Amino acid sequence: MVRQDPSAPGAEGSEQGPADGTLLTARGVRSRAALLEAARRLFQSKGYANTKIVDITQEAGKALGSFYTYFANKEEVLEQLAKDFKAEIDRRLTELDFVSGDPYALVLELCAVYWHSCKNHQPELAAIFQASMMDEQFAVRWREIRSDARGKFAAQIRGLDKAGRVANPEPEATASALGSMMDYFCYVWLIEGGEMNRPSLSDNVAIEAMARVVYRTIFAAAE
Amino acid sequence: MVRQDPSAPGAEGSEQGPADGTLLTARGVRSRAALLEAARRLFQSKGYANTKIVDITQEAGKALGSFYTYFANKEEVLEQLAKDFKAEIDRRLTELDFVSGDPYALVLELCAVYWHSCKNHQPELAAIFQASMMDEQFAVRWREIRSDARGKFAAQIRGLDKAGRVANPEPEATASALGSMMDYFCYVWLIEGGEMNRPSLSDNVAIEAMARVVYRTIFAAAE
Amino acid sequence: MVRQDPSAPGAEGSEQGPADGTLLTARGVRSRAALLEAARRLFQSKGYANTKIVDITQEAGKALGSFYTYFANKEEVLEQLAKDFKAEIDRRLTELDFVSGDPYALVLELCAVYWHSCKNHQPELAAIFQASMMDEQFAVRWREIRSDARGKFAAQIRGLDKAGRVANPEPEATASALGSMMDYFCYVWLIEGGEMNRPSLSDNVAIEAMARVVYRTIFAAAE
Amino acid sequence: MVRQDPSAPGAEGSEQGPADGTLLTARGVRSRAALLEAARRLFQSKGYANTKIVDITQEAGKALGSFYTYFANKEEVLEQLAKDFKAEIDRRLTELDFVSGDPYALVLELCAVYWHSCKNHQPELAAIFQASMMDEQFAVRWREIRSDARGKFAAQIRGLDKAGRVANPEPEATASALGSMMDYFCYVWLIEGGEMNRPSLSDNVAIEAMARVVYRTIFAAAE
DNA sequence: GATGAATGAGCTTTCATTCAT
DNA sequence: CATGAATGAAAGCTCATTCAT
Repeated sequence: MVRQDPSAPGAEGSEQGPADGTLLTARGVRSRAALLEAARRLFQSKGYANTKIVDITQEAGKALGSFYTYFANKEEVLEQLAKDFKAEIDRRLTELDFVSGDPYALVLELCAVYWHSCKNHQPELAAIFQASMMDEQFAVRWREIRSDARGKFAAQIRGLDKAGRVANPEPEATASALGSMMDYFCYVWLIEGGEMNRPSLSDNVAIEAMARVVYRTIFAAAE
Repeated sequence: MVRQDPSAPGAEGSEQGPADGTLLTARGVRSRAALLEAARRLFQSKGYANTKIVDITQEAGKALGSFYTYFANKEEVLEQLAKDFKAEIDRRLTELDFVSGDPYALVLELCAVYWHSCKNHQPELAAIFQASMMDEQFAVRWREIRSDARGKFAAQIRGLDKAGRVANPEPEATASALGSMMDYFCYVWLIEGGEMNRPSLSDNVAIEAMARVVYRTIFAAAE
Repeated sequence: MVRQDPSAPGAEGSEQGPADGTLLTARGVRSRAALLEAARRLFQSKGYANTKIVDITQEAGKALGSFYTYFANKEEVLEQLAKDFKAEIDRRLTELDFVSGDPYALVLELCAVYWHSCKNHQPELAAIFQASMMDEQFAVRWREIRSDARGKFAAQIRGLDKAGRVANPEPEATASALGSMMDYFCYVWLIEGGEMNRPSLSDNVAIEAMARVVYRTIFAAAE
Repeated sequence: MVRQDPSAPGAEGSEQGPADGTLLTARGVRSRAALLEAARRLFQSKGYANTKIVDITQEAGKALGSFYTYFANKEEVLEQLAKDFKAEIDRRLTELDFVSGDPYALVLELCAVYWHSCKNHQPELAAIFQASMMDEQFAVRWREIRSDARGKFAAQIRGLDKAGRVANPEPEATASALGSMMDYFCYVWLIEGGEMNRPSLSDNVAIEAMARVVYRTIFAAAE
């Protein structure tokens, strides 16, 4: 069985002030959160590149100028959202114990965590993907975000390799392949609307499809 | 061993005229090709979204207005390039015989074809990925392009499944996962500059990493 | 004697906001009016077609972009001005009582109203005429604007016809002829600069010339 | 009864060469005529301002460059067409004898000549009207063209005035009013598509409507 | 003469960012 | 803090005119 959707999304945990680091008033906190939420909604519905600053403020019911009270530009909004996204993935991955226990159950768990993290953060996923393709700065950041997960995969593979249970001459390349699969598979089904003639997938089917690929690649060869 | 890079890239095979379907003169053919080549170079170096029409004409050593002699807008340029890209992949995939012979050799061949097609068409790969994330029209087109490859994977899986050699309850989901892996893996290593601390991969390492994942997912489980 | 020029021209009565229907601030109202006034001046001096957006903003002492805060394009400006123009003519025509009283006095009054309305709205007259010749949309609108006046003429003629006082087998055609005369006569003398060797006409001479034609066509035949 | 449509339209009578005055070869004559005819068709269907040079050459089945073999620009095309138009009107008006005979028959004849001249030259009428509103140069030319007709009206009125048969204190103003009526009435019904709810008029109805206005204004008052 | 590609000035429109109220 | 008008740099696209073939 696949673990059910864990927790909430949200623009929580970001009560820093404007550019200068000033603390915000209660009203300011509310405005900032409204803008972040509006941006999330739009990043998902219209895409990051197609979202204008004025769209965000309109969606948030604020004046255009208010945007600049809290953010220097659109990039900063995404940076903030991405930070929260990364934090959630990191936290959840840490909770997993990769070595002990039934390997397939572990892989399934891992895929479930990733799938649900992405589902909780669809706007962030969409925006990061898009931004990483238009802006070198975000390409770097996105590489950083995913590098942790890649590292865990690689370490796991290396461990099994040393134990003589599976041949993977290039653990990092394989880890990158598996990570790419997970990243883009989630993007395709959660953001882009699926493949031709199949617009969506149930959570379980999606998670199991990913898990199957990961498990067989890493463990099944050993059997 | 992995087959070596087969053939040429290029903006060949597109001698249609301007929007109206007029035939081009020899001079026109040259100019059009120069613009396509310039666009390719820029799509790769600066990205699709960051490439302006004037950049293309400058890079091609033409006047701004000349662009519109051949294309209605930037989308049309990409459409043309994408068409050539898809044609190459399709042609090469058709040449492969999926069923007979050593399965791993076949998978390796398949991955090699895909990798080299992408390597020959890095600008197209970059531009299509980017455009598909900003423009619904291109998202659809890109889905169409990749659906062939997905279909072939799924059919293969279904065949083995019926033969009782492997359990894959959702062939399309698995096919999508493998396809996503290949698409994004190629993008990451050929366009984006690899993962952190590892900017590039040799052709063979890359192809074998993909092949390992595909082969183990589809065939190895049967052994 | 002919009634003297009644009231003011102007871009009054148009405090709607930008495209979306937002209400304007006091500053916004001022800017919008400045742009409308600038457009009026230029429509008259250089003509509608020859007036560029940047001319309007320059004339108004605004930045180019400010234009689009208030209007979607030049057509919208003219539409606004035309609306005011039509409103004035309509209002004044309504005040006239066509049936009772001395017929010639009435006709004179009518022509005076039309002449002065056009004189108060020279830029609108110029622009509408020009736009109606380049843009089907404005041709339709202009037809609508003048149809009221035509209808009044026709009704009047029909009334006299029934009373057996004048033979006008095609009241609408006659009304159209009289209306055409008034429209283009006003255009020629107020906008185009008159006929050869006679650049202008006093108000009274102009009004009486029109009135003579109308009166004799409709009423004089009956005597 | 109204005289029937007299003669042919056409771009005849314009065998001058290119700008420099060189004589044209037979082939050249044909090309030039084809371009003029194409321009006429387009001036009527799309309007003068909306007709591009390339439209003309395309419509004529010629290459873009060929246009400049025969004309310096679009204005020159219109000038040529206008010349032919004016020549026809002048010729026909000369044939009329204004003084002798039944006044109403004469006026009817006059209006018929004007109506049919315009009908034979709809493209020219459309283009001249439009051009006169965008281009001071054509405004002047158009004033010249119509001044002859105005002069004849005025002379006629003055003649009757001296004879004490009608009071027209400002013959030129009245002549201008009648001329304006005829010009714009023809434009409205032959080019613009009539008034609201009445897209067209039979020749006789149109001619009689004009004649009625002219006759009553000039002669009827005397009775 | 005929052809159609090449050119670039000219105009429109968008939108991030600033700033006075 | 909130507001929304003001700004102008960037693009995109059009089209008259030139010119090499």
